Amino acid sequence: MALKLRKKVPPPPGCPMSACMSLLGGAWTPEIIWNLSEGARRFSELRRAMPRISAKVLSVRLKDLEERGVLVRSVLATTPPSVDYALTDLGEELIPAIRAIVEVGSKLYLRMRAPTDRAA
Amino acid sequence: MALKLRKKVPPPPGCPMSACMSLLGGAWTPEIIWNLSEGARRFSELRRAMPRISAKVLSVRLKDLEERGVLVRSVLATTPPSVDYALTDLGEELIPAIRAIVEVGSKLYLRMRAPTDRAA
DNA sequence: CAGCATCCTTGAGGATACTG
DNA sequence: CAGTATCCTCAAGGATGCTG
Repeated sequence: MALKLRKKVPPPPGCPMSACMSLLGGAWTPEIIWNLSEGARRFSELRRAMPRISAKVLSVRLKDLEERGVLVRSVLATTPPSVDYALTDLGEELIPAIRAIVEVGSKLYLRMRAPTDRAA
Repeated sequence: MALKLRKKVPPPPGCPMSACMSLLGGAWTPEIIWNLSEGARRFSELRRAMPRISAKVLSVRLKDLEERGVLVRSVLATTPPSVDYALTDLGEELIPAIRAIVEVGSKLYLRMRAPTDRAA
C-alpha cells in the first residue's frame, strides 16, 4: 500500500477535511489530477507532463487515486501495452477545489516574492 | 525557521499550486485556518479546539502562517499575556478553497467507507 | 498563558534497477 | 510502454521540558 493519511491521524479522525487533504496533500497529486482534467492521459504522457516525478511515485499515486475512485485505469491490450487514466465523476468534482487552490496559490505566490511591505 | 515547501521542490518550482499546497499541505494547517475563520482566537483556544496538536507544531504553523501573511498575531499586553490570531484578508481568501476541500472531502469520505460493494 | 529548545520517530518521496 | 521492487534520505511532526 502507499498512503492513507499523511502520517498517523493528525487532524481529528473522521474529518472530511483530512480525507481530502490526505488525497491532495500527497506530492504531485494535485498536479496529476490537474493534468487529467484536460482529458485522459497515458502513463508516459503524464511522465512527460511532469518530468520530475519518478515512475514509482507516479505509479503509487495513480493506484491510490484509482482505489479512491478518483480516476479509472483503462488497459488497452495493444502490442505495446498502453494504459490511460481518466478522471471519474468524483475526480471531476475535485477540479473546482484544485482550481480554488491554484487561484489562492497565485496570490500567495505573488505575496511571497512581491516586496509588498509588511503591514501588521 | 519551519517550512517552505513540502520537502525539496516536488512540483515544478514557480507553480502557484505548490505555493498553496505547501501552505495547506502542512498537517493541521487547514484545521487552524478553519478555526480562525470563525473569528480571532487565542493560542490556548486553538489548542483546546485541536487537542491533539502539540504546542510546538501549533506554534510553528502559526508563525509560518503569519510570515506568509495569512494571519496576524496580536499581543495583548495584559498581566497574563494573551495573544490572539486572526485571519488577514489573504487568509480569508483561503476559506473558499478550504470549504471546497471539505466538501469534496465529504464525498471522498463517504466513498471510502461505502464503496460500490458493501459488507457489514 | 504563550511559546521556544531538544530529541526522536516515521514514512513519504526520490533514485536506481529490473520485468512483462 | 508500463510498471514493480529495493534502498536511502530527510524533514515534518510529535513528546517533553523550560522560560518570560
